[in-house]
Formats: sequence, structure tokens, C-alpha cells
Amino acid sequence: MPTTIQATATNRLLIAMPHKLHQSLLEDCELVYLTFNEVLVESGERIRHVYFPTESIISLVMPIDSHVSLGVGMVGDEGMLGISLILGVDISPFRCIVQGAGLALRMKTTEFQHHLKRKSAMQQVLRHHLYIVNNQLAQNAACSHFHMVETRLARWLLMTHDRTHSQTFYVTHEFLANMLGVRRVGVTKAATSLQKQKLIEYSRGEIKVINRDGLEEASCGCYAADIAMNVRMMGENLK
Amino acid sequence: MPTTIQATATNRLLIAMPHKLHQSLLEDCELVYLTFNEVLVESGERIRHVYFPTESIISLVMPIDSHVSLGVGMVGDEGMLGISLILGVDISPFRCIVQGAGLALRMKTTEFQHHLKRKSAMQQVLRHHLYIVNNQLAQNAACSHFHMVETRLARWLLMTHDRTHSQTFYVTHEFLANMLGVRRVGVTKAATSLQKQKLIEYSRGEIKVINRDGLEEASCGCYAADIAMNVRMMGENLK
DNA sequence: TATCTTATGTGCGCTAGCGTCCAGACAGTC
DNA sequence: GACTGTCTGGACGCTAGCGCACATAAGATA
Repeated sequence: MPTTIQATATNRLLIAMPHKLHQSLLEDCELVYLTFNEVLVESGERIRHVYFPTESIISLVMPIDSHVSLGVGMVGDEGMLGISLILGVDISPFRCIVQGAGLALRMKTTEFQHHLKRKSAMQQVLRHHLYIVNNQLAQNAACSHFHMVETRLARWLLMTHDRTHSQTFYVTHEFLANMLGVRRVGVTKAATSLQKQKLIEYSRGEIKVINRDGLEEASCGCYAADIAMNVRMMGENLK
Repeated sequence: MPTTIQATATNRLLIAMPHKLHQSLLEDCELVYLTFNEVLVESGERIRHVYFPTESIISLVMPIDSHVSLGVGMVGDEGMLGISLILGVDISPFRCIVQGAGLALRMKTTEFQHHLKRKSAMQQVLRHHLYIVNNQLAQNAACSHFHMVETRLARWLLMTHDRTHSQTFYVTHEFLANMLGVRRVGVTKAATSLQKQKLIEYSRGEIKVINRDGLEEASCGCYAADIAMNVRMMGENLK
């Protein structure tokens, strides 16, 4: 029943735009299902489609050296993939990889650019989002440099939880290791610890947050900082 | 002889703009001297002036926790401070601190915004610069997470050398420690090593690059990646 | 039921960088 | 010439995370 699904699918960036514009954008979007681990755009590659996740989550990953990478951003229903287009550049600096399977609205880059040129209200909303992404990048740089794996993992889980619409989600330790830029074993240790503290439960990739407040305490201040920035920039309506 | 100085002072971002626009911007700029360690904007503070360094260098620093920080970007005569204004936000995400004393062109934020609104050619140039800054942020995140102090120091020195118009420049180990997010002692060790390899010489803050090619070899790939990005985006005329 | 694949857990020696404290060395000032 | 502040260097024990190799366990497949 794809029509029903379509009706419930929303993206807060789109919602933040004037109603008419929102509708006009939706007309040029198609609803697609993103599968776990799917690479939507490779770093340095042309962006062929922009994505507005509705129930999916996309990770922005910075590859460096050979086979080593670091997650530098996360896009859920509060954002979009392809934001750099408002800077007039259609090359993605990051590898964009699906971390949470689910639906997303997708539009061809050329059509997106058409809308961009004509709708200044749209630009306004997207500019603010880009500012947030910028902050996320900087926050992440400092966080991944200074903070310990366990606190960073807690933060990552919280960010994912915020963008997931269920209590559980699928992520393996291996995947997390790539995001946090550490060994898989390092993730296992940290995750085991969080589980012992009864903050999460997991089994073969199915992660469940069972004590959100505790997880926030276990995370570094970067999580709170991110939230604060989002609130400041996009208003209370965006959480 | 300030008039002579003014004649030689240039900023490549300004030069990249159409001649008339360039002139019009210069008319609203004043030439100021930035002193070492001066904080131009605090993180989270309003940007009152934008700066176009001509012979000075500004570091973008992300403060985190108490008294710990990480350098996430560098602005010389190829860039500007206050780029986030093109996103319609006048709050600086970073602490902007003078790492290389010297001259810069400065304009009041309100006047800059005036120009922005009317000159689309200007927006085009600045958007590309913002894209570069974005990349720098991401590159830096990965670099400072994975690479060792010595290679990162080499990269930092090269980036500074590129933006300095002399063979020597003033930076203390203490300052470098804040930029690289490590202990001062860590910088001393790395610097001593680079000196033993006859790549640099230094004494009480006066650093001299004596083997640039060697320094490039000693640096991580991030330096080359940054250069490549700059070339790709701004064309050969900007080095 | 046996085999294979994927996900998780453990152990061990190693190293970069940390925190801390102290020492020398140079430069400006009184 | 003595004093003081700034800059650099070295030492010591400590720890988070690394690389590597191996072990278990749960599904999937045949």
C-alpha cells in the first residue's frame, strides 16, 4: 500500500517551507526505499539525486587513507543529502551511506537546481540547514579527537535514536567502527559496557535503547551541544 | 607609509570578483593590523566585522570542554572570516584567532550584508569558498583523529607557509598545541624531530622552513588533498 | 543434521599521547 | 648585573586504543 506510506512520509526540512513550495517540491519527488549499507554517493562523485529522508538515516562519511574512514555527519528527517548544491557545487565531499534502512523522498539534481533558482524561501531554509551541518562537522572533529569511544558511541546512538521512529534499529559493531573511526573490537567493548549499565540491549545488530536518560549522561557534551544548535537554528518545531 | 601598504595589500577572494565589485568592496573596507593571538570573534558570538586577510592569517578554532580546543580551519589571503554570513547567520561557530600577525581588510557586517544582497557575482565566489571551508572541516576531522602529531604538524606548517609571504613566521609550541589539540610537550617532540631532519629551524617562536619538499613528504596526505581541492574549486590562479 | 556466514567476545603485547613536574635557556626590564 | 617572564626540552608512570589472532554463538543454507 504505497499510497498510505506516501501519506505518512514527511521530512521536516520540507515541512519548514511554505506550503505551496512544499507541494511543488513533492510533485518532483519520488518515494524510494533505501537499504542498509547502500552507498548513495561516493566521495568526490557527482550528486545525481538529492534525498530527503523520511524514515531512513544517511551517514556522511569522510574516507581517508586506504579503507579508513570517519563519520562526520548524520542526516535523518531533519535534513537532506545534497545540501552542497546550494553552494553551486554538485560534487559530494563525503561518502553518503545508508545507516538506517527506510523510505526517503528523492529528486533529480537538475530539478532540484531548478527549484533552487526560483524559490528564495527554499534557499533560506536550506542555508540554515547547511549552517547546522557545518557545525556538526566542527563539533565532530573535536569530539572524535578528544572523547573516548564509549561516550562517542553513546552520542552516536542517541543521534540515531532521535532520527529513528522506533525503539530499536539495526547497526552492527563493524558499521559503528567505521563511523567512529575505531576498531570493531573497540566498539564491542564500549557496547558491552553500555549494556552492562542497562542503557542499551543488543543482539546481532538489533540495538534497543532501554534507558535514554542514562545514555545521555553517558554521552559527551557534544550531544547536548548538537541539540542546542538545532533548536537555536530551526526553532522548537524541529525538536 | 600606509598608502603604499594599502596599494600592495590584496586578498585573492576579492581579486576573484569582477573589477567593479572589487573596487566597490574596497571602498567600504578599512585596513587594519591584526596582532598575534588576538581573538577576533569568540565562538557563538555575533560577527561584527568580516575580515579579508592580506598578509595576516586567522585560525578557526573549535573550543570543546574546558580549555581544550582544536584548530579546524585556516584563513589567509585566499579566504575570509565571516563566510557564514552568506548562509544568513551572523553567529560564528568558531573562535577566530590571529595566528599570523599582519594586515587585513575589514568591513562592517551590516555593509557586507548590503553588498551580498545586491551582488550575485559576489555570492557565487563566496559560495565556492564556503564549500572549500566545508571540506577543510571534514578533512581536518579525519586528519586529527587518525594521523600522528608529527605529520599533522608538518601539514600545519605547510598550510601556514602557503599563506605567509616570508620564509619565517612566529608561532610558539604552546600555540601549536592548541591548534593540534595535543600537549605542548607533544609539539616540542614533533618539532624537534622535524628540526633534526633539517626540514625546519626554530628558536623561541621564530619558525623557518628550510626544506619545503621534505616537509611535504613528512606531512600526511591531507595537505595534498587540501591543495587539490583548492585548485579544483578556485582555478589555477589561486595556486 | 552438517556446514557456512555473519556477528560478537577475549586475550596479549605494543605505542602514541597524556598528566605532571622540573630544568635549562633566552630576552627584556629594573 | 640581578630578576622575571617566556619558550623549549626531558623524564616518568599511566592509559586508551591498536594490530592481530583466535573463540564462541546465532542464523542461514543445504
